[in-house]
Amino acid sequence: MGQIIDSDKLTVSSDALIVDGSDLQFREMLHNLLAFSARLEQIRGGFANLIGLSGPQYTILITVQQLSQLGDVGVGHVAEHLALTPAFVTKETKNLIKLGVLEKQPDPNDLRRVKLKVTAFGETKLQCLPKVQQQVNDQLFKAVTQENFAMLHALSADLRNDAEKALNLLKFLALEEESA
Amino acid sequence: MGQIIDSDKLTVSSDALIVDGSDLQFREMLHNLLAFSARLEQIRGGFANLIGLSGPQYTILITVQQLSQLGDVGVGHVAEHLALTPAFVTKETKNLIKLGVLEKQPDPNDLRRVKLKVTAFGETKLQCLPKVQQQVNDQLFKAVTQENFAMLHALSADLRNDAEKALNLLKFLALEEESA
DNA sequence: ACAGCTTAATTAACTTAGTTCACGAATATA
DNA sequence: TATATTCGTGAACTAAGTTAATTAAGCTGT
Repeated sequence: MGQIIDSDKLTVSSDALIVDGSDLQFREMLHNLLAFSARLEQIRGGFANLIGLSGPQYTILITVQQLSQLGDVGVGHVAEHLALTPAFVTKETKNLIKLGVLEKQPDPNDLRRVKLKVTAFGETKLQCLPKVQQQVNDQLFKAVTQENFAMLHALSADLRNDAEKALNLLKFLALEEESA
Repeated sequence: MGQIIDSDKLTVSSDALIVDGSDLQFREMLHNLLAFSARLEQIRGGFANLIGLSGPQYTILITVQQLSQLGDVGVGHVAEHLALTPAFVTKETKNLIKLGVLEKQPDPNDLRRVKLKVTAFGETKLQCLPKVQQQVNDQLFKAVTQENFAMLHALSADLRNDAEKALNLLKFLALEEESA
């Protein structure tokens, strides 16, 4: 029966997320999502290892690849897209260059800037992956049907945006708390 | 129109995840989920900071609190639940004890074991949080309705399980690759 | 009853993935 | 032209873990 819990103790207040007066299912979901995303990163790291890269290196490499389709790619550009510091991107790109999968040229139009490009060797390395990725990703999202994929695709964008906002709200509330 | 892409280049092969012959939406979703979960951890870290803890410390503390409802809680128990090493849990519990929010007693029935408990002080600290959590979590899951919450709750459990399996599959495939 | 295996927690040393901060060079602006 | 800003970089640091070895306790077969 509907256990009514003191609403001051709930971690959420929206009706949509409370079942029988409890946030238990909400917390379970949160815990599941966290565990899921931890695995997701392990898996990405595993893909990376297949071609001799670390997880972050792989992420940076494919980000350069993707952003290249839209124009020139600089260190800052990659850093912003991945929410990392430029310093870190600099360090890892250096390793990627050493590995021969990335190249860096000064931008003739602005000599402060630098142009990052995946090398031909890097491209062939990346081409090895889909064969394994297909199998792993299929297993990973086995529970997703055509119907809920559309929903999940849309929802993931909302969640991402709202998470950004929620983080800012939290920062604001933390400052308030502090001064009080 | 349906851009048909060479299926060897897709990162997924399940029909449910391919739209117009492309895995673009799937990749977007993945990227969104990754970004979302990164924020999720930042937010958890923010909650933790409100009561003077680091993210992992907070996670361990509430895990002890939750597991305590079911019986005695040991270091290994917490480690397994969070998929961490016992060594790490040992180190962080020591800090939590120093902060006065956790206590540790030897288990009289088995002196190898140890019993972890949140102190009264720890409990009052944790009680400060729901006020802020409600606001932040509501913002975070604004896009979730009563209908898709049920779905998301179920799906999150499936994704978590399948991620475990997918990771094992990847490990297996990586070994195969290696020996080939 | 005790020798040998196993389990629980701990410790120390290390690794990885980042960060912050100061700086130099190039560009933009008043 | 002076000055402020932007971009990338290097060095030093930190946080969040891990691995491997160690200690202490309990279990088991003979």
